[in-house]
Amino acid sequence: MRNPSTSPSSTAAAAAAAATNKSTPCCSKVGLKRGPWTPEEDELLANYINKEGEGRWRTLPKRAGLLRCGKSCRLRWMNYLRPSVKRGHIAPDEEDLILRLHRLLGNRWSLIAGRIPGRTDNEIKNYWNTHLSKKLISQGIDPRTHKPLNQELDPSSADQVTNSNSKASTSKAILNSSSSNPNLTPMTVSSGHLDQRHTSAGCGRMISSIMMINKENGYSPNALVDDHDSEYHQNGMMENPYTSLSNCDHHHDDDGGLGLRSNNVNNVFNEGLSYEVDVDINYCNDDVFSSFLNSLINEDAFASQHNQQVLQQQQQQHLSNETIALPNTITGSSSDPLVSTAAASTFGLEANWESPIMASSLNQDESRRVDEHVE
DNA sequence: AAAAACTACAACCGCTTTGAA
DNA sequence: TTTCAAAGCGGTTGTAGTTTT
Repeated sequence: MRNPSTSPSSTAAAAAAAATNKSTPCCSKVGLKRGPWTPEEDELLANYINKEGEGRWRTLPKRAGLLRCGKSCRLRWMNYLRPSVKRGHIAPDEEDLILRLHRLLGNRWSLIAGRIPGRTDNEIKNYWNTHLSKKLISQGIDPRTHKPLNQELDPSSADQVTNSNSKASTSKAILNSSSSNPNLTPMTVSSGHLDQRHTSAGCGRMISSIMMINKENGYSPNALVDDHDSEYHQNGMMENPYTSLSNCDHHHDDDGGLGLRSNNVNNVFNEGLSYEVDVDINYCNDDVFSSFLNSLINEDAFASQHNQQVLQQQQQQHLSNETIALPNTITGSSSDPLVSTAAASTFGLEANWESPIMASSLNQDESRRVDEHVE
C-alpha cells in the first residue's frame, strides 16, 4: 500500500536516523525496494520458501533474488503468502471468538491469531481496529476493557481503565486497584512469554497475564505484568517468582495449540482474603494453559453443564419450590461469556456482566464452534 | 461529475526477547 | 557475562478503494 518513493515518514525517519547515527530500518538500505509487493515478487518469495523453507530472513532476499529486506519478506510471507493463511471475510463465529479472546488476552494479537486457524495477527488486529472496536463502542462498550462505557466514568475504576493497556504500569495498577477497590478481584494467570519462539527453546520471557476480575463488571483483560516485577512479588501476589501458566504459544501453524507450559496457578484474592487455588499444575504439559483458556472461552458449555447438575440436585432434594440463592452464572440471569462457570468456580471468580455483542451471538452451538476453532 | 470524507488493510517502524558466539 | 544478529510483536502509517456530499 505504501509508495516507497512518496512516504514522508520513511524518508524522514531514515534521515533522522542518519542524523542521529542510529541504526536505520533495514529497508532504508540503498537499493532495497519498499511498498506494495508485485505478483512477481510474491512468486519469487513463495517459490523460494517452498523450496528452501522459512527462516534466515536476513539473508533470504539475496538468496531468493529479491530486492527487499528480510523483515519485509518475512511479513509478506507470514501475512499473505503462507498457504495456511485464510483470506476473506471474518465469519461471525470467528468474530465472536476474537471478541472473547480479546477480552481475555487484550491486544495480544499473535496469541489471538494463534487460536483462530488461518488468520494472522495483522489481519485480526486490523479487523479489530476497523470493525470490532467500533462495534463495541457503538454498543456502549469500551473496546479496551470490554466494560460498559458508563462504567468508565466510575472513579473507582479509573485506575484500571487508565492502566489497562500499559504493560509498564500494570502491576502497580493492579495492586492499587485491588487494594482501593474491594470489588476488584485480581486473578493472576501468569504465562510465560506468549511468544512463538518457545518451540525449540525453553522458557521465554515470563509474563503474567493478570485478569482483573471485577465482581460487578467483569474484568479487564489487558493487564500484563512482568514476573520480574519485584514489587509485585513483594506485595505477596505470588509466592513463586515463576508462577506461570507458562511459556508459550502456539502459533498458527507451527506447533498447534497454545502450547502453554504451566507451572502453577497463583493466588486468587477475594475480598481481601487470599487463598491459593488448590490446583497444582507445576509440571503440567503444554495442554494445560490451552485447556484453561478453552475453559474460559467455553463458558457456555460449562455453564449449561453446571446448570444441569444444579437443577438435578435441586430436583432430587425437592427444593424446587424454595428460593435458593444461586450465583448469577448458574441462574443464567447474566454471566460473563468469557469466564466459564467451571473456571470461575475453580479460580474463585465470579463475573456477571455480559457483552451484548457476544451475548447476542451466543447460541447452543457455541461450545462446539469454539472447540472446532481451537482444535 | 468532482471533491471530500471515510474505510480497509498492507506494510513499515521501533522495540523487546532470545540464543549463540 | 556481554554483545549482537535474528526473529517476532504491537502500534502506526499511508494509500487504494468506496461512499457521501
